[in-house]
Amino acid sequence: MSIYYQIYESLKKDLSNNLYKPGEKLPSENVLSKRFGVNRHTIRRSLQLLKDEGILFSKRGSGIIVHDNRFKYKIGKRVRFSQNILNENYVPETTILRSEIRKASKIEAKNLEINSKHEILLIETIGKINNVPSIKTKRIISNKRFPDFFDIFQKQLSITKTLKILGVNDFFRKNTLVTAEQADSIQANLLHCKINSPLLKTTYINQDLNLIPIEYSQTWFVGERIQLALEN
Amino acid sequence: MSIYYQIYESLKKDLSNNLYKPGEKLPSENVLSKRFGVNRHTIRRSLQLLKDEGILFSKRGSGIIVHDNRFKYKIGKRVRFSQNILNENYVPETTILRSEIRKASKIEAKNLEINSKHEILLIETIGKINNVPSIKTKRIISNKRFPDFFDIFQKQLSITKTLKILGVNDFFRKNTLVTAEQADSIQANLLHCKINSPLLKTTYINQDLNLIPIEYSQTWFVGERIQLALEN
DNA sequence: CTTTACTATACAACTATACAACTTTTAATT
DNA sequence: AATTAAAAGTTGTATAGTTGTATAGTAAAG
Repeated sequence: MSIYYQIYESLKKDLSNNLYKPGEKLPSENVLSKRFGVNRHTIRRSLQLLKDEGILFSKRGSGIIVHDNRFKYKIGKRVRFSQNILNENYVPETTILRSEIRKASKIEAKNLEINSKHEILLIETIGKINNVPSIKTKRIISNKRFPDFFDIFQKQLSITKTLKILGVNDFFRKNTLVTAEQADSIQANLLHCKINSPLLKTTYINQDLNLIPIEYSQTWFVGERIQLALEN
Repeated sequence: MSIYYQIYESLKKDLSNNLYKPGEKLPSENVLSKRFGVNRHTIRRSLQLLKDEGILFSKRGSGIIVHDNRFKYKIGKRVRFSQNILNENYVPETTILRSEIRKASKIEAKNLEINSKHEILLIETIGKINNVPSIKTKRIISNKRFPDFFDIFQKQLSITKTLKILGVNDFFRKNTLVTAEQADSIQANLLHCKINSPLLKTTYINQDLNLIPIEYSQTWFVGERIQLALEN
């Protein structure tokens, strides 16, 4: 087998072992050619294969960069799961894990600005991108304000559509908090990632045009596949 | 007598007369074929005989290189690459293939007697004798104990000198293990030998006067050109 | 008739070298 | 501290030269 192909395989192995991480630079062509004991053009040929596969791309004068295939999930004033994904020509899907109606906790009541005696609706969903589960969301919604929410959501599988039916034509983020967590075994299983894989966790409130909170929610994103793009 | 054999004898005579010196290139096949007034394939046949004898080695795209016969590499209590070669009136040279800082593997930590959480410095080098690459070494050194090792080594290109600068005036072998391996295509290219050529592999630990391990390393020698001389 | 030695030609794979275009780093200057 | 200029380093491109390999053909020897 030709040398350039073997080097290609060697580099591909390093890439899959995460020796070179998405967004980072590879060693320069000169360094690589010395490492493998071949001419620079031979290295270039190996690299070309990886560029053709979309794994690498190069910038003249700068270097060779590992392509970041992570989905860019936009977080701005209006965050819409399905629309976010459709905009990038991917296929979204939402499945419901569970729902529950119970009394609000103190924090939930505070964030939804409701009385803590009131009941809330809890919905947990998994969001899939091109059939790969990558997003888990836990929503808290006032059951007093939206008693039919779950019935409608179950059919629509969309927060935006459900709220529209309930007369809320627009809503937007009051705030968003981003933290990092490690996946436990249950989450890892749900999100098709490894145990201890880093997860991005967002905690946020969506409110309507009258600034009244609609939902107090938390969303976990698989860090290996999704990056959050914050907008202003 | 056939033409190719006469050319072979003529070339062999030139080689023994040191007309072409170890590490240097022969004239290209095209030049030789014109010189002898024969087709290139005839020259190739003559050269093949010399390659089979291990006297010549060819590198596609580069040329045909003169090799030397077996070098006696001494392995005793103190093994010093450059000194070993200088003692036999040959010219040593060291080039760096790559370096890497990462966490120690279990075996590395055990052999260096360090905590497996500590970071190690990995250095891969090629050792040349009279300009012929014949020795490849992979070293593992505690990055915690010698944080500046690579910077110094990069300039000195000598373990002995680097350690002296770092305050280690002497070091010696704790043990040496010798095994045999076959060259894969990448190693073959680096070491100017054929694929599947036998390599002598030594695995060893160098320690300081206080018996504390300094490096846990492995060295590959091209079996066709180097023989190990064990001393006590 | 088959084998061997040699020629002829063509192309693929790899090296060597040089320079252009561009970016990043370094140093000097203000 | 900020700006600017020079230097060094990176990828892109072009050209020529080298060995490896495949195919086809010719001539001589057994």
